[in-house]
Amino acid sequence: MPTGRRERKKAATRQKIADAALRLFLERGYEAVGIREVAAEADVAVTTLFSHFASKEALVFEQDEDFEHRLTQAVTDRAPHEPLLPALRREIHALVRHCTADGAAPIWQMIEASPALREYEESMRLRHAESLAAAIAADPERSQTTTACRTIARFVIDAYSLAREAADPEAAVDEIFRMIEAAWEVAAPARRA
Amino acid sequence: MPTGRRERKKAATRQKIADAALRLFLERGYEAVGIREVAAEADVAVTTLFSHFASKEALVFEQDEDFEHRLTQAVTDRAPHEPLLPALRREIHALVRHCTADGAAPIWQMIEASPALREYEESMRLRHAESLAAAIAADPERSQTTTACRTIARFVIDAYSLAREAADPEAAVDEIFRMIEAAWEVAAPARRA
DNA sequence: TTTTGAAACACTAACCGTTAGTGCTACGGT
DNA sequence: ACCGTAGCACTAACGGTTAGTGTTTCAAAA
Repeated sequence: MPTGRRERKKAATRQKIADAALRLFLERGYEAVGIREVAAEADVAVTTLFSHFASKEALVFEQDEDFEHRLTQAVTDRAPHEPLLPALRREIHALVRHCTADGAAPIWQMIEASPALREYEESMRLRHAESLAAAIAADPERSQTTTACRTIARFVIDAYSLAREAADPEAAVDEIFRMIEAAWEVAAPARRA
Repeated sequence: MPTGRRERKKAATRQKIADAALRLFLERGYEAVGIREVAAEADVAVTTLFSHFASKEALVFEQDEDFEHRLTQAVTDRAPHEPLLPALRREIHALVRHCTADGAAPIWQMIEASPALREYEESMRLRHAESLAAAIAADPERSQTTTACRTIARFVIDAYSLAREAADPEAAVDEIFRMIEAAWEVAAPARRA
């Protein structure tokens, strides 16, 4: 039921903070900008900033949850009887394309320049892999062990991470997914002749 | 030829710090112990502590470099003409067994209880995967692309990470390596009929 | 409508990991 | 015996983060 003014105000404040942060970070570099400056720029108190974002790094990965939802939805919302991996491959393709688009370049450049941000992204990926593993394990067509599901989920996240750094990201996705398909066949003794 | 007293003293100081840290961390919990306490317990200055360890988390993963060397050596020092993956599987088996041994249980329990330590370990694994990828890429018997080498390296590190958390770690290593072998076959079009 | 309670927001002050900046001391190589 | 380096120490600070406390704002129960 909550569609009140309060929620809208809260979302607006959150967005105002994220926008201010990204602007300052891109202007002067992530490490060179302090939390107190971001808060001042967004015209909120430091504690307010931290009630919207768990850490300084979280300011950069603001739409982290979208990423997670898209991955699990690629599994749960795919057409009936469509095999798992092609659906995931399509989604990873889209995500990689999105990240390597021209507009996003400065942001990813900033991330790769900061060890703190790289580390944070790594631990995000762990969470995403766990969510994906849960979605795969809940799939009705599966015939895999828990370990196999978690393994495939990790491999898929690895594909995203590795492809982004490759010279030809799109080709890398395909190359890695060929390997993942082979691994999946071995783990899935059923279905297909 | 550095075998002098200075080196011995330095190593001793380092060990003294690591021991003091581990003792305090296990006694009272990682987060509950401050750097200043560790330094006091080891009877060194805080700056000295940080000249031996890059961060608080590094105190816990003291022998991180051993791990890395063992992995790359498993690739470079294997018997001539021995296939790559069985050698790696053997090494991962040994490492997992080492981590799940009874004596190490409290340490890993502490690590899993601390988000900071988990995050640190994740970024360590990235480094290890890169080293391993370099070793694999340098292998004379290879016929793989750079992407394939990096991919397999990640998968191997994933195997270590996933197996440790599985109910039956040793069986999990075998299960995951069956999947990795399949992925490797696809990536290696040469050798074998 | 009025009351009520939760939640957003603010401010101060601190905690904690980490890093200059500086200098002393001890050791290995020449 | 001397010199240069590197280990070690101390003080002070910086920057992210949180506790404590209080105020305003709004949604829903009464």
